[in-house]
Amino acid sequence: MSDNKVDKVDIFAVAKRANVSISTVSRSFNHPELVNPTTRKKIDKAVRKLGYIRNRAAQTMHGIRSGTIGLVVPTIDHAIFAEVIQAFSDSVDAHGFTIMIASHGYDLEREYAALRKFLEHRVDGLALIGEDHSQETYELIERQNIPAVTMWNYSETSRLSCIGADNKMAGVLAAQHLVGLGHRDIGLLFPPTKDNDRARHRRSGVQKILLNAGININPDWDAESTYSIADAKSAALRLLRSPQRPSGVLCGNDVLAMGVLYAAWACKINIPEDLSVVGIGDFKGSNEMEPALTTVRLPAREIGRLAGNYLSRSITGDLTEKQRVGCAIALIERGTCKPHFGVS
Amino acid sequence: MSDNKVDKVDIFAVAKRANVSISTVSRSFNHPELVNPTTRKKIDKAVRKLGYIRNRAAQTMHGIRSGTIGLVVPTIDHAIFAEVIQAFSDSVDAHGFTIMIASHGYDLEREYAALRKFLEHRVDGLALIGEDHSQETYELIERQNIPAVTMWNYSETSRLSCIGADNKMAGVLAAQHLVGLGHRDIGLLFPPTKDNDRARHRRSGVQKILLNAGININPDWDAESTYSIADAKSAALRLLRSPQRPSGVLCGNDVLAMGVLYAAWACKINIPEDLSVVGIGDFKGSNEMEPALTTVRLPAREIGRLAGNYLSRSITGDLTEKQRVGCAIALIERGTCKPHFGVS
DNA sequence: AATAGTAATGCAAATGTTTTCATAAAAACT
DNA sequence: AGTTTTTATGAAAACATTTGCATTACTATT
Repeated sequence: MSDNKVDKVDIFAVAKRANVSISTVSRSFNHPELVNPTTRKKIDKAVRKLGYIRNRAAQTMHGIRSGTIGLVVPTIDHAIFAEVIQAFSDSVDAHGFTIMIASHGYDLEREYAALRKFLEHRVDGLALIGEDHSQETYELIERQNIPAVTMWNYSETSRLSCIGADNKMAGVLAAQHLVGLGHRDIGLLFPPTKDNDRARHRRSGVQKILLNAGININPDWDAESTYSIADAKSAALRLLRSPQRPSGVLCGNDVLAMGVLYAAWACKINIPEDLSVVGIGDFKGSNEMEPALTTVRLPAREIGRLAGNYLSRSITGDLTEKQRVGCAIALIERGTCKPHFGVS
Repeated sequence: MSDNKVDKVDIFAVAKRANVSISTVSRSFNHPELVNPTTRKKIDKAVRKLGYIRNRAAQTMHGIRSGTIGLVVPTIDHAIFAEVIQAFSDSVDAHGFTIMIASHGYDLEREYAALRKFLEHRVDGLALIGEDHSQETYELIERQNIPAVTMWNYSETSRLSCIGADNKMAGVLAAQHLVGLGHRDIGLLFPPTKDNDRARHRRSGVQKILLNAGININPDWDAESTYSIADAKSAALRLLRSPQRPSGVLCGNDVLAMGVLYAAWACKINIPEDLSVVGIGDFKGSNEMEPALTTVRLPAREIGRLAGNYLSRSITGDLTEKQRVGCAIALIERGTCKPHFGVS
């Protein structure tokens, strides 16, 4: 009959219990130095007793920041995005922000819808993946007065702040490595490039190098796969079973490379003796494979961390200018490539 | 001079531009059938012109649901959680909810803090992983009047609604398989079991079976590894290089099993001829490995989907009772196990 | 002892919506 | 033509806070 829970517990309830006005209660949260320590204690006690939890919605209405950041990714369920999300999350969490997350499955309409929802919730900042977004999306973001950042892509002319890597260069490094090793019969396994600037740029990087080297891609060896091991393996299986097969395969990312490795083992093709494979990304676990995967390292955690920091600091006003950060990338030579001296 | 953007665009601005009262604007959003189609058009036009975005915070203050769901996981960056998060997200998204996410790195204090933050934001529902939570956490959740669900665990006596699988049974199935195949020299590779009921229950399941079979675990073969391929591989390497080595290894999850596979290859141990391995989880990709991993399937996507549905429907009031759902699990025999007839 | 300054608190307005109630205009009945 | 019903709209209260301003009670200064 006394401590009934149903009575809504708001700032009034706390004030009443502590025998002060709501102003004092509010102040004791927001400007504790302005309230008498004794009073503060009374209030704290009332808060504890009642299980009072502040209402951020009411605060937000005062123009106070909501303390949330909206993050939209193509999908959560990919090694690489999971990693960047985790790093981003840790980073903004350290600044006290809460993340709202949505995935759009590479559908830019859904991306737009997710962003709108975030804005309805008055997020303080926005993070996206890559630079392929609908015109509407860009306009929506620019119209709001909140900081935004894209991750994974880097370009000097990006419309929004970006923290990422030069994906074209990643493709270049991967291709140069294989070509430099003497390979000329080269297969490709890439994800669909529509609405995916990362994949498109990587691919254009390898194409540039192959073109320079006078190598043209056998259409039979130009495979496509969604970002899934199962898909990648079956695409690779087809590729490796084509009448002749390449001596090396360039993959759009490490997961696809893993699919190639599995496919090769299934076909009793030895890696790297009979087939060289190079990935892009250096995902967690790529270094542990046997043989370990030769790949181009893109620093996922660093990107997430930097982006989280940049966004947090932009929100709190520590930072005000647009920023474009290109993280260093490098070819990591491990065990899946070998020089090739055969005739083409 | 006319379309200046800085003038805050709220419902008043829209009303003014459309020459109606704010009530009418609000109504045209919430009860469009009550407003004259012509007026509605005027309002829509004004909304578009001004780029007006509704303020969820103000709505929330009216006792209207915030439309958000809080999800706390140990970490986002694990195959298994990423998968369940994705499924959960898709599911609640279909019901129109937005997710707030936080990870606590297996620290239950941080879990509590994350939940509090969510509650400040007045989330409409709460989802957690497993049943190991601090007393404070349970009390906090029970005090609020919002639905909550835990994922991955299942028990008839769970304190909160749960949707998951019987992890002990998973351990039992895995162990029975290996024992049934004649193995008696069995190694274990499990994650730390503190604050992790899933790992603990799985482990207790295998221990029960081993005990029944009169097998006791050689301490040298009882390895522990965090949820990381690198860690798992090095732990497995130590295990496999011990003076004698087991004929089979039981792993707490598929990622650890993968580490064992890599370690075995690194040691030139053939799978399954020289070593049998069984995982738990049936993660994405486990079926594509060569040889494909024998494991106990836990339906991650289904758990995420069902939990999302349950929570959404509980919030909207379609569902009102607590629910405990145990998803079916099964041993999936693939290529990493083989009967063992050697002497112990 | 009178005054100025400071510390602690309360009152009330403001925040951006939704919704109840009232009202006006139009349509449908006698 | 007068009355009732329906449709469309607006005014104002409510929601849970924060904060500027006012007030009170001390403490320090002259």
